[in-house]
Amino acid sequence: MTQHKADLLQGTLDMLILKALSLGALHGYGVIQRIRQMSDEMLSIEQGSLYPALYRIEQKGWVTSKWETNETGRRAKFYTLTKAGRRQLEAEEASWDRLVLAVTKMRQAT
Amino acid sequence: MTQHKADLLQGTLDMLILKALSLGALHGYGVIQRIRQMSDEMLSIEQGSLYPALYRIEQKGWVTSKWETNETGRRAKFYTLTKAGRRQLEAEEASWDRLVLAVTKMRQAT
DNA sequence: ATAGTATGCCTACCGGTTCTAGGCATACAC
DNA sequence: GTGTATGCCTAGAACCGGTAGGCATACTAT
Repeated sequence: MTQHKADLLQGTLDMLILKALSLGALHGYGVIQRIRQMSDEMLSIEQGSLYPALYRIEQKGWVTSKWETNETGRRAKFYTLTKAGRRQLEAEEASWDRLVLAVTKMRQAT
Repeated sequence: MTQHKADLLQGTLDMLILKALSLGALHGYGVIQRIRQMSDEMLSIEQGSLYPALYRIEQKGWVTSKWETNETGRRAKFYTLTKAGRRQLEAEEASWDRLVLAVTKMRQAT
């Protein structure tokens, strides 16, 4: 039982992945690194969470994937955000904002 | 498929319940109402979520319960926050803050 | 009176999501 | 040539919240 980083809340992973991809197409492994970097090392996604999530997300039409060769000459599966994905991201961000607002109100209530 | 309120993210319910009880002992049904009121009607907890959660929370020693009679003369099970519960609430609030901060950074990242 | 609504508690099951823990392959550095 | 980083994947466990039911009592309106 070691000290562990703040675990994600269930339901936030999709938003984070879509957000990472909103900065440009990327392969799976890179998504993990980009999320870590974008969050100032505060968030680290496990591979075992990421790949199934990417699969789900592609099934829902929010991203498309294509095997390509990256800059270091390795094969990797690149994911690109679709229009529907962008809309989904906006919806999830709005939903996130609503929840944060609600919790803030809870905090301030007497 | 009507417009539905923001669903909770999994992992936040305990914090909300503990927060509601931090304003004073209360019975289960009242917790639902107090959360709704504290959040300006933004959050509504289902009974089927609440009662199992209260049981879990009591097992963990964060609250104690006692059957009493409320002001309208009905029997109800009153829950009181323990010291451990208060500590847990603080921990969960801190964890929430960390996550909100991390997501905020994600949002701002370019 | 009695039907409906609000209060109050509970349980069984479903569905979704993340993590743990493995496996496999290639490239690069020491 | 052994270890580490990159890159992909799957199976199963664990957890959590919601849905949908059931039950009982009190008050309210017809």
